[in-house]
Amino acid sequence: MSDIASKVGISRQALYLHFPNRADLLVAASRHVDAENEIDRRLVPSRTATTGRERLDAWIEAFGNYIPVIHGVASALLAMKDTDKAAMTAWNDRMLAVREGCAAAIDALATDEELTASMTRDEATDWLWTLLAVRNWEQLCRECGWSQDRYVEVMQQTAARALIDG
Amino acid sequence: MSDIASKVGISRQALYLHFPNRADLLVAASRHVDAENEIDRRLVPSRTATTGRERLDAWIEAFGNYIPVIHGVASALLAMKDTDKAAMTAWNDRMLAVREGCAAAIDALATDEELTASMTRDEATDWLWTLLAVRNWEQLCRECGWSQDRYVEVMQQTAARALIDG
DNA sequence: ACGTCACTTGACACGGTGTCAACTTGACAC
DNA sequence: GTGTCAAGTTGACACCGTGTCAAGTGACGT
Repeated sequence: MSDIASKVGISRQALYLHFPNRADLLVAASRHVDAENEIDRRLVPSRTATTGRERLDAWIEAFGNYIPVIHGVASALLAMKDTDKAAMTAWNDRMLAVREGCAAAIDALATDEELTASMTRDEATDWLWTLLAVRNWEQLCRECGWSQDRYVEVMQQTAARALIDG
Repeated sequence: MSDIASKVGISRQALYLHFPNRADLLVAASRHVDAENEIDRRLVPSRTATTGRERLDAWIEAFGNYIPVIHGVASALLAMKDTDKAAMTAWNDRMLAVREGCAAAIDALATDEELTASMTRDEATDWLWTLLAVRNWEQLCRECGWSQDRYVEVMQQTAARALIDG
């Protein structure tokens, strides 16, 4: 909090006049990042895709490319999640929205009768949601040194192969 | 630390006579869990597998079923990783060993000429390593309510489909 | 001139990690 | 018996970060 305050150029206490606690500040920051980065515009290709496969690819591309944008605030929130209850529920709310995106892609696949017979819709949604976790992006792009483009490519490809039979 | 001490029945300070700090205690605990659970025995099927595919399945089964065993201490270490440097390197060391296991499975696939043409060995290793992350197990088995067996099944299946062409 | 609003300084409680000093207790050697 | 050693005890303290509180300041509109 003091780091942020001094960066902003106000006192630590002034920060508490605006945000009741660290978790709320982080949540507000993440919502701000969403607004600044036109989250809705990014999702247009995913929503307007005609086939299930296109929708899956578009969703992975949209969300995959959004991760680096929110990564800073996301990982701060993620780190608090284990100890702070408020951070935990805030993060869960945000991630539930991501799950919705995954569910929509899976539903599109199912409508096209392309969804693998080996998983239920819920399972496929859970799996895709997990694959696209921020921590996984972190591991591949930060620790393993993958480029952002390669990350998106591989995620698209492996998701398609895992979720579509044949 | 006080929680642990009182659970053990000694004073908090006595804990510091045995372990210099929290990170070291957690690392020692994880090594102890390894020893108690005959980690090597669990890996025999993986090492003696004859085909690449068998090796992949055996590795995923062995490690996947080991995650719940170390989950407690692992997630404690994981939580410290972001702030504590000692915990960070300790955890990285442990995870590098896991990566070795993934690399061995990928190599076995490559030897059988079964590894997908769309990823390098390193990429495939990174991908599998990431898929099998503790946090992913946590999400699927704890948050999403998957059973342990189903988790292993789905991981085996999706890994095989992503990593093997055709 | 007055109130109000945003902000300041400075203090403090609380919880957790890690450190330190001084004391006790039991086992063993001689 | 006495000395010694290891392992543990109590009790205190420093440091850091979050969150709270009180009192003061300075600019602004009316």
